Amino acid sequence: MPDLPKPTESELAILRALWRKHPATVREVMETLNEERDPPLAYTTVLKFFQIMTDKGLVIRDDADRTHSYSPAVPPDTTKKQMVGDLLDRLFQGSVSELVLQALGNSKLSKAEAAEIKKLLDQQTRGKS
Amino acid sequence: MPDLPKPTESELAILRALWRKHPATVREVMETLNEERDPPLAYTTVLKFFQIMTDKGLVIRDDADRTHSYSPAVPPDTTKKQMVGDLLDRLFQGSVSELVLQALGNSKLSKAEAAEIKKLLDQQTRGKS
DNA sequence: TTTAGTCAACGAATAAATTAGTAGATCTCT
DNA sequence: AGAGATCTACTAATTTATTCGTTGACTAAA
Repeated sequence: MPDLPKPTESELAILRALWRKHPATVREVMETLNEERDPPLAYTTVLKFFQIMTDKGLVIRDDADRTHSYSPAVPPDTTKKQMVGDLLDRLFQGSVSELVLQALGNSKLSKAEAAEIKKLLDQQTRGKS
Repeated sequence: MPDLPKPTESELAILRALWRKHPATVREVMETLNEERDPPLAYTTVLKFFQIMTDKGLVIRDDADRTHSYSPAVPPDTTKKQMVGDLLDRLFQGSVSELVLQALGNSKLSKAEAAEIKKLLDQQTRGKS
């Protein structure tokens, strides 16, 4: 399992699209991205990113058909964990609680969300000092 | 209050050094950075970053003396909030609870840390549905 | 079977970020 | 005052990331 490189900003945008729907073609992803973009990206630009990401191992290409289709190489949580861990090191010296407090700081959570977080906290500190 | 640009990776490293001690000189920060680096950065490289960051408004220069000294333009929490918010949008569609659950997912917190987080959760959901 | 459309590969232009050399000013020590 | 050290400004090289035009292959339709 060689760890994958951290995706760049553009690469992450493509991964997000693939997380929502995959496998997907270059054109499909291009259209998804361009719904939220101005100016739009050219088809070949998106294709180029797929080629780079395939080389880096971030996505997997199915080239059975002439129109290739792509899927994320790892599940969303793996990438999220990696990126959260990265921010954790860079910004909070690895202190999870500091990150969590910062994230909660300017947020309004529902009671349900708060309850879910508390449940996880209880599970994790069970039997701990 | 014009919002500040998001610091690049290198700029963030410099901010981290300034958060620990400021005001600080180019040489001081260079030495701090190079304790954790191989190969080391040249003096002029660090100086350049300070010039760029001064232009961007990320740091404030005191040029009263010949040897200038620098301080962060905003407190650490402001930058942290900005960067956490950025990751939140890019990776979690703005869902704070998803980010928090992800961060907590692979962590071992002390009971004290868990308690502190729960306290904040209680404060925030007081009177909410 | 020409024509119009779609596709992937390639190459390259541009932009952003990182890195450091050189020069000229100023300071310190003798 | 002169030598050596240190400092900032300026310039530029390098690397990494983003962007897209062109080309040649394949496909479907006229």
